[in-house]
Amino acid sequence: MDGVDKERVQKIVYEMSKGSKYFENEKRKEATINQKIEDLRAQCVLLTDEQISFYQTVADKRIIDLEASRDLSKTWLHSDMDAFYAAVETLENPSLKGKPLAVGSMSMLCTANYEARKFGVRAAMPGFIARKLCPDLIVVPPNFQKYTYYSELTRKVFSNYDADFIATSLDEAYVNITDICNDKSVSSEQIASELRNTIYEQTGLTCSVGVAPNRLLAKVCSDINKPNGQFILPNDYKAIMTFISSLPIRKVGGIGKVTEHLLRDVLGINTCEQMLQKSAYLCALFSEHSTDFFLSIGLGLGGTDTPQHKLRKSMSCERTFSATEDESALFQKLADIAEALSNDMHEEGLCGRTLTLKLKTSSFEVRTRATSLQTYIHSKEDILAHASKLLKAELPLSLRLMGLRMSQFYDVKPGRHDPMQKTLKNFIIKDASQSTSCSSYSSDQHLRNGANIDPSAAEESCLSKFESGHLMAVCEPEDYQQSNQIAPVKVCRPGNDASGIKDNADECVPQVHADNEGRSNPEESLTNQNGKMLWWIDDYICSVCGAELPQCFIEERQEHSDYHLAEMLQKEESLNNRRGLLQRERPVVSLVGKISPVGDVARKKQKTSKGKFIPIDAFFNRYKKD
DNA sequence: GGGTTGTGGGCGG
DNA sequence: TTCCACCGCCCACAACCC
Repeated sequence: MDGVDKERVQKIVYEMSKGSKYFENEKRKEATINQKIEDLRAQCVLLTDEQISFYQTVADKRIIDLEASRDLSKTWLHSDMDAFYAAVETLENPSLKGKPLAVGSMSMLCTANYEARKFGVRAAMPGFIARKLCPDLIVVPPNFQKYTYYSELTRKVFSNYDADFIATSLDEAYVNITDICNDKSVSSEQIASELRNTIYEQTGLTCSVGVAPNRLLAKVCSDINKPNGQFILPNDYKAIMTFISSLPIRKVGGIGKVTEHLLRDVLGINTCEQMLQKSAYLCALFSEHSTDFFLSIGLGLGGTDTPQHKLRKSMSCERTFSATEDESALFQKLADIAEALSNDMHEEGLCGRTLTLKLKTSSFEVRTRATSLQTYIHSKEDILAHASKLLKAELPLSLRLMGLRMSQFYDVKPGRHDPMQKTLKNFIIKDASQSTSCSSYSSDQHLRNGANIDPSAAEESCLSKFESGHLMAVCEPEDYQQSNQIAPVKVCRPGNDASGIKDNADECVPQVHADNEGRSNPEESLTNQNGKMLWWIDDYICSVCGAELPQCFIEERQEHSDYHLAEMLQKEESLNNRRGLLQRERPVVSLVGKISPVGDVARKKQKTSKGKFIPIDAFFNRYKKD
């Protein structure tokens, strides 16, 4: 920012930091990076002319391929709210207007308004240092409820321009304005102005906007005329290359402090254009993935298509506290973190099998210790039990932070198979050929004819249900499909009877429900462990646990339903196990499972196990043995 | 040799 | 007075296993 006395700021930050353990750790990290720079430089020196020529050929080919992927037909808009949290606080408390303001605490700031930034105060700066830089700084604690409210208002505006807009945080979003520009025959500049005005009208807050042919450039552009401004980069090759020619690499998302340092000090790269000039060296020194990223920056390429919704990969919770080596205190904190994580997982209906313990020692050294389990867990007790084992192995230790991360969730996404992970889909499709059958109508026919289940046929009959958002195979006799009648929903269970398929539909208790408007929705019916049905109250709230998931969250809903179903299956297995019924009373004929009336499940679920989950794998294997 | 797992670290917000 | 967060994603690399 203009007017910032950078030298003074640096001096104050240095004076307040030097000698601290944090500072010492920063120096240690810097030394590691410097060593890496030295190593890369040494590698460069060793490159022969032939090698450089070879890498140049590789790079040139890669550039041609990347260039061929260029798409100038799209127009993306990136919106970034100006000093969002601080602006919301000022909006709600006008007496703060014009005063230097930061949101956060004395230990860390989330953001600072533009008055505070003039003093060198910025986000991710400790409050006590900020106060030193700006003694009149007002620091207010964050209130995320408020920010979420205003964020929702902005998102309503974005959705008017692009129903599939991408929100990357509370205050940033990407909007594909290609269609609206075409439909209204207006320029992207007009759309940008209109969008900014609408956001101001709706929220009283200002935002900055960038428009470009791809998201990477749009984000760079939104930063150019901040605050309360906009910058339009036309969908024109020459304009893009001119823009890129002098653009510092640090302005590009994905290039952080370390990468900037590395590229500058090893290859003398400062601008995006120089990525292309040094392409042979990039190929020689970095991985294929990294090189592609660097070269695409040099070409001004970025994402142009709306990405598919991504499933969550992990969930974590961590807490910083005053450094301590008191073991009982550490285990108590670990229990608190385990509980918080368990609650979060429960809210999203997640079970995971890889648990990672993160530790930060009092000297700021970060360690992670992970364990992958045979079982999927989510309860506080289970998380804590495994986390405690990991922590015990590290003690004695003085810690200032602990965190827990859970990953490797159920994977029910079609086409993404983790061989270690038996998803319900895996089970029904793959295991059907061994001990169970899918109770679809077509499979019934196969079995009646005495034919083996062809896995591909099973897939055809069952998989389509998954692809369309179903959780479990759904009985849809042709009669129902053709007559628009409501099909009874039957839930497949692994072979629970030797008698084969029950083809009498009456024995399958129809699991049809009607919502509060009388509409039936068999597709989303499901029983839970208590025999209750799962459906979406008001097409929004899970009838089992009350979780709120709007209709558009198709995959989240599927995952959520899967969670309840898995819980049901596992608990039932646990119950059956205790009753000792499995081996003795349920001989299973190979290949033949049968439709399991859900009512039957419901009756059995009158007593549910409150114990630990049995691994879903164990559940399936048990039946396979038979 | 290729896949999985564990570990460390970069990045963005 | 206060003394550098939290979260989620990604990637690289090494060790290990089949």
